[in-house]
Amino acid sequence: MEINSNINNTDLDLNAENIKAQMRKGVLEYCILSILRKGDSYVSPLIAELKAAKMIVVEGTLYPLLTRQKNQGLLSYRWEESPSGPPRKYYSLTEKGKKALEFMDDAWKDVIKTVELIKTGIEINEEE
Amino acid sequence: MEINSNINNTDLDLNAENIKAQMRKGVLEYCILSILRKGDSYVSPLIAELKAAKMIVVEGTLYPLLTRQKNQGLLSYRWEESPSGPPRKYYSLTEKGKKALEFMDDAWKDVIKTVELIKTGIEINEEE
DNA sequence: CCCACTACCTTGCAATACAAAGTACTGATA
DNA sequence: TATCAGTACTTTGTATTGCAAGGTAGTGGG
Repeated sequence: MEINSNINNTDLDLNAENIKAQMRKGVLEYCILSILRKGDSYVSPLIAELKAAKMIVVEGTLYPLLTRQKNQGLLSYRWEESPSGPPRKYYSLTEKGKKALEFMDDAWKDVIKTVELIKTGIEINEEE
Repeated sequence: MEINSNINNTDLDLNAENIKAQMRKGVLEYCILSILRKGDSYVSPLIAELKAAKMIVVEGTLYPLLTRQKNQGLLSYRWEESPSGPPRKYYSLTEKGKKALEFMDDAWKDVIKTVELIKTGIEINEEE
């Protein structure tokens, strides 16, 4: 079956944001943990910091993500009174979270190296 | 509702592959296009090269991805006889694909910079 | 004629990011 | 005390997409 090239003629511009978004996705968890490494925090400042770094995220993404990381034992949380408004849920890295973060530091370096390798070309010697 | 920390007590080791996998996902499309920049290819060698770079991917991932990129106009393909076996579908970058790739080069640099920024800390000055 | 090999393609599932809407506490205002 | 604005946490529905597994099909050797 032939496929007409006009099935999905989205412009490059339309893809642009999507491309960046995709790349960011893979490192979102890493970024969250990295921010918390610098100090406990709750969602609003987390979003602010990610936004400031152009790693744009919204609440609906962050809350489930934090819950996942907490369920994995990477984070713990405590409630703190707010000077105004409802209490805040402060997250902090657990020991396991710190280890995971160290692992991610390496994984991230690896990915960067891998991409570089692919861009420049690899010699393939049959199987490994 | 309290959450028992044993709901999801997967070891860090179990997450390890998952963490790397997540990070790789975001750059998969970029890698595909980067490989094709060096010369046309078809699925088997593509998988071999990605595997060699530890960017492990399987057929079921690659075929739909190539089809998506083709439908977006980033790739075109042609059939070529094989010295043995069924014909091969060679993909090559289109002009649009080349432009997208250049864009991705920048996007990738941006993401690396962003992650570095987040790790070291950013000053937030209100809005942008 | 069958089998091994190569190669392409599809289906169903699971994970997850996002948009949007919902819940709820605080403090100011009327 | 009712209401509203602001802050903050949470959930629901949808779309994307990677993967495991299975399916189709051409070529050449026994």
